[in-house]
Amino acid sequence: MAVSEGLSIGALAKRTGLAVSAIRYYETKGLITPWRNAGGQRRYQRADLRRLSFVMIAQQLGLTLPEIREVMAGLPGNRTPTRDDWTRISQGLRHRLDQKIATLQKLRDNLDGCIGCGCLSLPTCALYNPQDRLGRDGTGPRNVIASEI
Amino acid sequence: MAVSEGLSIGALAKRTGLAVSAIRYYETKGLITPWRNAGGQRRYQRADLRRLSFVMIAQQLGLTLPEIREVMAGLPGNRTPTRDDWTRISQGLRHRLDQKIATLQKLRDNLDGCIGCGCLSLPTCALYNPQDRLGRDGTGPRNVIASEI
DNA sequence: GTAATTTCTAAACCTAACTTTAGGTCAAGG
DNA sequence: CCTTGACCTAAAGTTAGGTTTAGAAATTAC
Repeated sequence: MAVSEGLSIGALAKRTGLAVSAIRYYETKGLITPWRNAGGQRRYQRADLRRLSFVMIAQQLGLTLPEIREVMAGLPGNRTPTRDDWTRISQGLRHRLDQKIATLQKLRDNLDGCIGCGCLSLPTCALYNPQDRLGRDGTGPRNVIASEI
Repeated sequence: MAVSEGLSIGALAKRTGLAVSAIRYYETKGLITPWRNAGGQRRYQRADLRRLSFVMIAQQLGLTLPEIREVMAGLPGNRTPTRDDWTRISQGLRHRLDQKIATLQKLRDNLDGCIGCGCLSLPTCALYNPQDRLGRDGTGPRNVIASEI
């Protein structure tokens, strides 16, 4: 099996630890685009190993498959991505990660004081806001509130 | 409407920001157990506001509903939980939160170096492991590996 | 007392991210 | 050549966490 023949889906699965069915599924989502051999079977480039790795990592960071697809759209289409290409698109992940950590740290700082207090009863408590909204500034009190519970 | 009559599901929904359907759903999962009035409608204690608040916060921390149920099983069943009760069970959340932050920080520390390197091709890279497994020790290298990609 | 809300149950539907199944084809080894 | 394992497609099933729908009963408001 010459390099030019590419990797089979089973080989890719073994190397990445993903299930064959998952790799096919990612294809339907536009995350990876193999070509077909004469018999109609999928064949993959070695660079696709890295694409799948990136997908797995991005998923751990909480990105959805459409989001991952968008991020990977920043890779060159006409040539194999270089290390610099990957580093470049991973900057976005790094940023997301920083934000996520900041959010959780804020949550931790609030947790002890908040759990027992009256603000737990109101949707205005900072702890209630979905993670996306936690970082934003808004008018009105977010954290300290409490009334008749 | 005297206090002894309890809160209707709609009132609870308004106070927590949850949908009525969600509150009923939580009941099927054992997270909250109202009583019924003469007409068969659900009635809730004021303390249930806090239960639901706790559910919402725990969800933001990534706990599943069964997990949340288990955590809340640490509350007293025979009396209204006190502030200390809530503080006590929130310690578990705090621990989870600390672990989650540590995991993400580790992920961040690895990200820049890892994205471009060969280890991205192998399932042994630390970045591949699901969050739950990231903290554990295991035999064999987790982080530094790289071969023929 | 009547109308408008709210609530009730049960069952169906929804999304994300996959897996499983069924029935058939392709490729590799002996 | 023949068998075995890998692969193919399409469709249905799975889990979590809910929402929606439908038709009926309870409650509230006037």
